[in-house]
Order: sequence, then C-alpha cells, then structure tokens
Amino acid sequence: MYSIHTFPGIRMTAPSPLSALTTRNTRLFTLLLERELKKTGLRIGQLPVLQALQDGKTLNQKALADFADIEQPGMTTLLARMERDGLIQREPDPTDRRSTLVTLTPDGQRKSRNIVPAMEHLTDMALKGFTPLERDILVTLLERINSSLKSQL
Amino acid sequence: MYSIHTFPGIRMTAPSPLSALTTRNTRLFTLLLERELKKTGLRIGQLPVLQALQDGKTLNQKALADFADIEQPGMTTLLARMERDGLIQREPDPTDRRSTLVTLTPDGQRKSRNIVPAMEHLTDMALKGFTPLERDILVTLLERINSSLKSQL
DNA sequence: TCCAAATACATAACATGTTATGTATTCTAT
DNA sequence: ATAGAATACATAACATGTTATGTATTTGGA
Repeated sequence: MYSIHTFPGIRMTAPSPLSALTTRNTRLFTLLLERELKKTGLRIGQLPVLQALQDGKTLNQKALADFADIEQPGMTTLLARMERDGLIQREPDPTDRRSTLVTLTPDGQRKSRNIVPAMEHLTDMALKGFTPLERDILVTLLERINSSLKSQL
Repeated sequence: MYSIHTFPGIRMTAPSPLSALTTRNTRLFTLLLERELKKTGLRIGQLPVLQALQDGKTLNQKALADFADIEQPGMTTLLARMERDGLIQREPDPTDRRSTLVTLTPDGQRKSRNIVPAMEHLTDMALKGFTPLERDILVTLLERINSSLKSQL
C-alpha cells in the first residue's frame, strides 16, 4: 500500500498549506525522479511493475494493478506499452484462460536494477541536513496523516 | 509556488519510505479531493485556474500556466475544456494580439466558492488528532524538504 | 528602421491515469 | 448440471499532463 505516482497536478494556496506542501513535495520528487530515470530509459509509471516482477517473479495483470494501486484498464495499457518497449513479456495462464501472466524480459530485469540507486539519491537530497530524530518524527507524522486519510476512503 | 496536482502515480517500497509516504499522502489527498469536488461539478485540474481568476481577475494563458506550474500547452487544452464547460471566457488582448485574456464566467465564480470549504474539510481530516505544535513541526519539516528539492531543479 | 530573437498561443503525438462497458472464462449455489 | 454471479482482460472516451514543433506578433539591437 505504498506508491509514488507520476502525477500531474493541482495548485492551491490557502487554506491548506499542509496539502499544498505534501503535493508540492510529491511534484518535486516526481520531476526529479523522472529526470533521474530518463538516463536509464525508464518511465515513472513503469516502476511498480518493475518492482513487483523483480527476481523473475510472475504475476497476472490484476495482481499488478492491485500492487500499483491503479485501476485494471490503466494497467492493461501500461503493460501494452511496456511489452511494446521490450520490458515485459505476457503469456496466457495455462491454469486460467481469463488470465495473463507477466514477467520481466532480461532487458527489463537489467534496467530495473537502476531504480533503487536513483531513489536513494533522491531521498538523500530531500533529507539533507535532517538529524535521525527529525527523520523519524517526519515519518511518524506522515504515517498518522496517511492513516487518517486512508480511513476516509 | 504551492500546487496540488491531479496525479497518476508511481509506487515504490524500499529504499524510500519518505517519498513513498509523501506521494501516498498526495495520492490520498487527491482521491478524496476529487470525490469532494465531484459534488460541485469541478475537476481537480481546474482549481488553480479558478483560484487565479478569483474576484474577477484577468490573466493571460501564460500567466495561468506559470501560476499552475504546468507547461503552456497543458494550460491551453485545460482552458479549452473549461471554456467548453462554461467556466471561463477567453477574449483577445487588445494591447497584444498574441495574447488571450481569461476571466471566470458567473458560473465559474459561483462554483469556485466551493473550493475553500472542501479543502478545509480535507485538511481537518488529515490533521485529526494533531496538536498545534505537531502541526507546526510537520509544516517546518516539509518546508525544509521542499526547499532542498527545489534547489535541485 | 528593420531583422533576428523572444513571446504567446496552438497543434500533434504521446504517457498515464480515470469511468463505463463488453467479452470470455470460471465459480457457486441450487 | 447448469444458470447466474464473479473474475480477468480489453476497448473506448476522456482528463490531465509532457515534448516537439509551427505560426503570428512583438521587441530590441545594429
């Protein structure tokens, strides 16, 4: 249940510096991450799929949509693009003819290994000057907000 | 320079609980805000335009794109949809024939007055149980991250 | 003054998501 | 055993953004 998202945007000032700040931070994360990923030929929407299929794992499209926290049609079109670009393979599930099994190609596996270093680099930049205590406090407060908002879904 | 965004998404676990949390919070804010706005017939991408043109203000499309922190072509298509839906009016700038002046229609003005209450409601839900001190700490930490990331753009 | 650069907008192609809907397959309860 | 519900996927129409590019107008420097 954790998911960055490529994301477009809203912009508001008052009365919500809080949502303005979190969304602004997400915007900045996303822009910088996309720039970082561009060097490796990956797109930001592809990350959850690459992560879910690491180490040769196989999932069907529904499981991938659930993992990425997007709707099924969005995952279908994402996977079509990734298959076109040679990052994944799709084959019919022999045990359920409704289902399609997805795996990474060797190229997808190789490229997926660039993701973690890129994310680490970004996190280091974001938390520059933070003490370990400050970092913990921030995570705790964000988790409380996360929990409050999730309960409203 | 503060802006929520409608936003699609990424999803990552390790090594970045921080970016995972902020982006997850943005995702939740966005989903809940869209749900709230749906009652009023507004879309989330329209918010910065409605805010920028409050109180009868007039801006050209470039100024609106800058305010919303999106590229000019994105603003052009957004405004075309908003004009189609009767929220804004566009007229040629008499002093510069390259430029188009944008204002809210009466319907746009009326609907824009629903935004602040919706945002306030969301912020209250997000910060449920927070003391004023906790709220201040959170804002301070987010502003520091914001500043660090912005300096990398 | 006038030409080159800058500016404002539009259009096209695309990525990434959303609903709404349709089709094929599987499951389940009588 | 089978009919109806549930599941997995696909397709269409759309919103919201991005680059790349083109056009028309304005500006500014030799």
